[in-house]
Amino acid sequence: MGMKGNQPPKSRGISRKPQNIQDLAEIAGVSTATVSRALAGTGNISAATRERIRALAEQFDFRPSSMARNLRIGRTGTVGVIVPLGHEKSQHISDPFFMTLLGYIADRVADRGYDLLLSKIVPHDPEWLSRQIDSGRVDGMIIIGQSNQSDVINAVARYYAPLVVWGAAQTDQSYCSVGSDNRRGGLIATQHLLSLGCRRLAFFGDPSVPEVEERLNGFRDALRQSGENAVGTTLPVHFVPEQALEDISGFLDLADRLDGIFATSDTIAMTALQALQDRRRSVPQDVKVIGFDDLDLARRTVPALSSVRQDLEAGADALVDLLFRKIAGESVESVTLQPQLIVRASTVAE
Amino acid sequence: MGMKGNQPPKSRGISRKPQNIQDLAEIAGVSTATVSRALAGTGNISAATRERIRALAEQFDFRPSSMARNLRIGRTGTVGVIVPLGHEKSQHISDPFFMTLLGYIADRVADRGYDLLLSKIVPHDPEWLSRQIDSGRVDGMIIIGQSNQSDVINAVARYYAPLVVWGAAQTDQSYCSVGSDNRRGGLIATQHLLSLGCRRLAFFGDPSVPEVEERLNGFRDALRQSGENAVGTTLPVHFVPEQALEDISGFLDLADRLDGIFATSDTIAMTALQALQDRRRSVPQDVKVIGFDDLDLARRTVPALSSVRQDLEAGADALVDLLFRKIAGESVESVTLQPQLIVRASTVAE
DNA sequence: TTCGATTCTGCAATCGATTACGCAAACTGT
DNA sequence: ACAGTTTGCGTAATCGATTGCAGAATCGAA
Repeated sequence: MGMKGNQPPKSRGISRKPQNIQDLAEIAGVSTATVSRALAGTGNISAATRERIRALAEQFDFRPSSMARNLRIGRTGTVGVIVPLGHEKSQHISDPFFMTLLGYIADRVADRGYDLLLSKIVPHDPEWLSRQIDSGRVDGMIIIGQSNQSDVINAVARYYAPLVVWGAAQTDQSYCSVGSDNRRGGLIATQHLLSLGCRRLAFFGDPSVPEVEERLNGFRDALRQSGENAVGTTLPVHFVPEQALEDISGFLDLADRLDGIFATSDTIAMTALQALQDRRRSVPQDVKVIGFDDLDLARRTVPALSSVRQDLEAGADALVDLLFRKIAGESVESVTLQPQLIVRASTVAE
Repeated sequence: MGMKGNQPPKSRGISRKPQNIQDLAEIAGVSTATVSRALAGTGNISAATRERIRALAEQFDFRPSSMARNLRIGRTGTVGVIVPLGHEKSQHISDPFFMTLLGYIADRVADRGYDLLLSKIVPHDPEWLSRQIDSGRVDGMIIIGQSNQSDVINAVARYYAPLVVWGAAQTDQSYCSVGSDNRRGGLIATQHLLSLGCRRLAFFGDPSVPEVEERLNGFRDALRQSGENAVGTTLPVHFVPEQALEDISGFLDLADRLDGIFATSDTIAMTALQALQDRRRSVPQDVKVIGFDDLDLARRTVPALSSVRQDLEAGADALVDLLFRKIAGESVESVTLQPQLIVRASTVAE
């Protein structure tokens, strides 16, 4: 180990790239303290020396070790992003929804000079979260989707502050979350179907996930509010694509008078489109389909998928912003995003 | 800042959670050196003390600061994953291909106890890579897709070893890469179309990207080899979905005798399916379509998409494995994965 | 010119771990 | 029982930065 090259004796003459503030201090003819202050812009230091040192740093393309800094300061410079896959062990982290959100989060976190520590976790026991936190590798934590783990999260949030969660805001939660108004999303999606004349509706999604439950509530609200004698049923669909296709196919074989589907994710909606196609039931003529999320893929299905848009970019913004404010010690409120109806060919023929 | 709680005076009595090996050493009645050795399992230490200290650490759920360790050891404990978006400024990191690969890489890297620093970079200047490396925040770097930046990568690879690249292996490259045999992929995709009777083929993809160029070569190989008098043309399609749809639509309006499409990504293929559908040209009867990558979404399009499968999980495995071996100082060879033809409904009716 | 108030800068301790080196205790063999 | 090994552990330097404290330099005022 210790593959440290032989440093040439501290020559005062030609100076090679400085490896640390020590070297740079020597070149500049000042102490390390001064260099540190110059680069950080802290403490009292004359503008002249500050600029001189900064110019040198620039010239040598020198950046102080953030590791050493973090050690001294007592922070890690890393935020953890964790995806708990509670309900479906085999759901993969590459799920397009997670990944889209993650992409935005990564950009925002990087903007602040922090690293991103990505973990995918299948919670076997209630300790998964505290273990992750106590590992001391992160300054804060973003959890994407509480899945069915909101109890655990709640418990941990009571003693660990810098924690924000993507997902539904629940009434009794002690943690801070960012999420869409899922009930409203469910409402507008269903109203859309009803307004197009659908009367026999199905809700595709697993209501044991809190967000989905809310969407289901919105679905029911809409049915109740409509004067029409519309009916609706629920099909708990697995998140795993293969399973989902089976679930949906089986259902469709029975439900032959169905004329509208509200799927709780674009992914499920896509599968529904496929199952419908297999059965030669045309979309949107026979059955209208609307998804949720409005991921990129929604606009590229055949037919293009109507969806309830969640603004994931704004969501990521909010998540990261809240997290850093919590790290700074502020106390902050949860954020709710307003979903937006996006109409495409899967509900309205051109 | 500095929200360090008031430490109680070093009581010898009831011991609270140790914060560092110092504390633990005190509890155990040994020196920090011994604790370090016990926990790391290095150096000469009696089995008895080692186990005793480990038990204590376990009991207090203590883990030594990886930050301090990394500083001392001279490593960062982080690998960078960087996605250069050279050709398409607006291409988003949430592109499903990147994200799928990234997900697998994240898992592997985490397995080794390393962090993942994710950066999306739009290379404005040739310095982008060296800047990233000189920031000293990573022990190694995985680049996903050389895009049109292979010159830059080549130059940097000559002085910076721990660097692996996802993408086509080029003849003159000085860096180590993992990628599919793209030429072969192009070949088998095209042979598949030809074997189904297609004679007027189109290749959809931008050949200025090295991987795509190889696939195009495979496409041409197949045409040349087939005794048939088949013809093929090329349409450079943008990566951005909206643009791509325009490109493809325009092309299809002219190319009305087309009977086979080889798209260089599933994403493009999906767009092609959509454009064909808009024009009431049925797939696979009128036109057969095959994609590349075999992402998860391929099986869920309507009709389900035939594709050339790249085993991204194996690819991620290889990338991470090679990277760590390079970090350890080994010299390693590039890896080429064999692509595999996946036939679905977009080329063969059920 | 001299003294006190300001600025600026350097010294040295510190963050939490690792590890070369050396001393003491426990063996080994004769 | 004594010199020579071997083994187990502690001392202290070190990684590269930050920062409290204090000394030096500068300045203004008397």
